[in-house]
Amino acid sequence: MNRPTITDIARLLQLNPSTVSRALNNHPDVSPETRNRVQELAQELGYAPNQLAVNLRKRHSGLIALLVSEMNMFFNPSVFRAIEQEVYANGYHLIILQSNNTLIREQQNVQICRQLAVEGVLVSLASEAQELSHFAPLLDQKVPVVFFDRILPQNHSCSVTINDVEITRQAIQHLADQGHRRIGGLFGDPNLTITRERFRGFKQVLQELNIPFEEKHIAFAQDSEQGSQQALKIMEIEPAITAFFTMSDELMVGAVQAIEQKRLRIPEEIAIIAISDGFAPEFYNPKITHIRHSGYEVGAEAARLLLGVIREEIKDPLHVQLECKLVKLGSV
Amino acid sequence: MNRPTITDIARLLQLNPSTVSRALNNHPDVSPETRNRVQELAQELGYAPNQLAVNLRKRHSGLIALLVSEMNMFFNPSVFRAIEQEVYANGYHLIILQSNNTLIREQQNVQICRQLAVEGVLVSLASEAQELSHFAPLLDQKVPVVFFDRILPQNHSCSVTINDVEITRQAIQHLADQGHRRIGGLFGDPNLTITRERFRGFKQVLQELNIPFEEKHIAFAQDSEQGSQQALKIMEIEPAITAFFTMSDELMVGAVQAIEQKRLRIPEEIAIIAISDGFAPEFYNPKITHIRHSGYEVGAEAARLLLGVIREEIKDPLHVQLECKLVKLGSV
DNA sequence: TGGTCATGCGCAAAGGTTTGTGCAAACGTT
DNA sequence: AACGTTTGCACAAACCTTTGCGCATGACCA
Repeated sequence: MNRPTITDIARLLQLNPSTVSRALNNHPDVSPETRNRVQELAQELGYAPNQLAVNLRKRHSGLIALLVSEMNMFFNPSVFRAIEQEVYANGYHLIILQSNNTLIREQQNVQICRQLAVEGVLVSLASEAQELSHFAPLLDQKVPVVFFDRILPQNHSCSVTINDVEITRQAIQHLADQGHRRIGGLFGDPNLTITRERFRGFKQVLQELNIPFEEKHIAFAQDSEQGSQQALKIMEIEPAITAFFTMSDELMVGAVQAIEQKRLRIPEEIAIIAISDGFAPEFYNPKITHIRHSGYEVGAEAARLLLGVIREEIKDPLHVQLECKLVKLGSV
Repeated sequence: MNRPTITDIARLLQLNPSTVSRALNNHPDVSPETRNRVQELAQELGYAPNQLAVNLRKRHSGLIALLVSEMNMFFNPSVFRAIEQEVYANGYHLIILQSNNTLIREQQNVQICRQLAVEGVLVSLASEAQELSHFAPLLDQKVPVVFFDRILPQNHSCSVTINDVEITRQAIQHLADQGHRRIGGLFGDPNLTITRERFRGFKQVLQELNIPFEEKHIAFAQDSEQGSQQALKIMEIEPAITAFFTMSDELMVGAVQAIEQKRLRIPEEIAIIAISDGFAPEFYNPKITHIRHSGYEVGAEAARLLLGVIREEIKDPLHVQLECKLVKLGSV
């Protein structure tokens, strides 16, 4: 048998579909008695509203889109978990669109959001995206957009990031406090604001600490493998660095690999500090000292902001920067 | 201005909406001339069909749901990547529902799938799910369902798994080939079929190799932390084991942590082999020998099966078992 | 008793698209 | 010239639900 509709129930109870609708939605215009009859029969028939019709009528889809560069094992899973939970708890559903870091896919995904009439969009930008004009179709339609993690500075929507300069400062400060003055730095995709900010923080705090900035001690890498190779090169340079700063878990993994390959002991022969959401550092022995930024918090906050904008509780673009804290473990 | 509808275009061109619809869909019943006029105006107005109305009319949603226990950093990301890509390439969109390993959430998620009129469902079961009756609402409506990874044996839908017994055999065989006879085993949630199968394979191959099975050398753990503790306990036992088998990345991480804590060298003092999708083993030095199962392949195959069922190219329940291969690295 | 008001429900439109059917005009055949 | 076929479009129904409005009915009050 096909799924029962509101009309079926109406026919069976000799009622008008509108009354059934109101009964099911607990509208006061329907008597308690009728309401019960309707709801009981609905229960019995296993009635579930046809969401497609509801959506059309109500002109919304109940969908929130998550535009993300691609799934990776480090930052994203906890961000996802948070977003899905927050979104779910508020009766929306999450649809995922990957850009694979290409602008063209990101543009397509924006169009898809428009077609699906999503009610809000969470965006972590593709690295190819150097400006935001391709989001215009959404913004024109007043579709709320919140950027998080991988953002661009010039944006008039809400955003959630971490205080990149500040956490980098904390990391380098901690290394300096332990007496390190020759510090290697591993950074990610230089197209990303997040990379540029952390790099800026790195240079800035070195200057503040009167530590000379050495171009040759820093490198940019796209993944663990590249990070490892770059780390090896940096460690060749004499006088040797005594510590590494890595701006992500991925690069931390690469650096540790390089360090182990050179059979250096952590932290006696070389220290390492990372920016991390705290999971990967647990893998190692000693565990890796890091500045803890919670992917979960970023995701949750981004979702909360978006829901706020959707509900029109938030009118103006808010730029939230989450604070992070130093987690001292054994690697410094 | 509001988004233009098909009716707007019809009015502007003095046509009937039906003709406009057919023109846009390249229906042969409309003359090339009219078709061009319509398509040009549509282009000019930036017309995009109201997907909500299309969905209602066509009685489909273009959505495929992914029901998953929860996002974690190991297996899931690559599975996700694969599924999203496959689904996207076929014009569907992916909506994600987490169960947090609870049966109640899984039941709710099934209802949501039904309400949203999703056209297919990919399921990796919650550990609480010991039978599949809560999927009846979907199966009754003939909604295609494909189970993958975390499945139950008794199911009449398609499924994608890896050959658990066989890969465990390969792992243990490899350890035995290197002379190991006291082998510790770390297994996951004993509620999961995947765990039971791998455990069964473990015992079976020990028997075949005439190695006595020692209850005290195996343990079950829910996460890395527990895995680490269990590994420590197992290593206390005399005569000491000479090798570890771990059925997942997560447990491998725990085991290595325990090994490093005891300052044992890999592989000289203790060997370790894991079932893994090959990413986490790269973190370590030496890299961890493992049986490579591709999360990406599992996801891609599951998505392909589902699409096949949706297109009615696949009629009967197919149970695909992916093969895996031994990747010899430095830990055995 | 006539008027006001609240209650409970039905009617019909609306949301935008797709599609079966019908119909007129144009064309071709005998 | 009469008939059949094709072409190109219009009409209206259908998908299912929600909602503004209107209309009875009965209660209440003056």
